[in-house]
Amino acid sequence: MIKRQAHNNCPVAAVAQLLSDTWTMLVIRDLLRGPQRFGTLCQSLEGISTRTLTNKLKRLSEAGIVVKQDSLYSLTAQGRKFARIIKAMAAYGEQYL
Amino acid sequence: MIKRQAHNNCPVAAVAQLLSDTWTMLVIRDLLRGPQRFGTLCQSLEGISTRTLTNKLKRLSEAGIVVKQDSLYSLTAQGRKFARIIKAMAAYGEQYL
DNA sequence: CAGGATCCCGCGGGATACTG
DNA sequence: CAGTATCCCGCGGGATCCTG
Repeated sequence: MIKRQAHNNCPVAAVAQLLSDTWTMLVIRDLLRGPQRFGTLCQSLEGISTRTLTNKLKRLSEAGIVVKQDSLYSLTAQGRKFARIIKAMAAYGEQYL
Repeated sequence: MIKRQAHNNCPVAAVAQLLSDTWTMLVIRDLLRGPQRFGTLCQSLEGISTRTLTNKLKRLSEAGIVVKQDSLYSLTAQGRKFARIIKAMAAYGEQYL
């Protein structure tokens, strides 16, 4: 379970901390398409190593964002709420980057 | 100017790449309050080093998100569009973290 | 196919001291 | 006050090989 450590309970900081690496956000993006197997994710996330993917999925599971069932990873209800963030990012990226 | 390198033109990946570090998002969050001086930012971003803050501001300037004028950093019009992302993050963080 | 185990490298980033 | 310059450490993360 993620802790709000630094930055005194700022919710933005809490999310920032969760997303402050190269891959986490992209894993969520791909899981928004639906449940995925490890290997499928590994392909759609071109360039990620198995080691890293394992770590990200583990961390997201601990955060209550992802669940695994029968070799299939999906977003929890909570995780699906990430769609708003991803969409905002997509909109920004499309317009400016 | 940020490049869409890996992950074939995915706008989410582009933004993710911009935000994939500990501080960038928080710098933007603080600048959404209005123009700030270096020292002020350094305080509100508790724990950041001057070295790091310099780097983040430089990178955000190059990305067209921040401008400096008379020792005052502000968001560009483009940068202010980040508010949507930050708000989505804040909403998520408040609810789940 | 789904990962765990090792090895190793780069760089994000803190601490500290210094300059215009 | 607004940075710049060094030095240095940790860890994110790739490559490769191994296992159930």
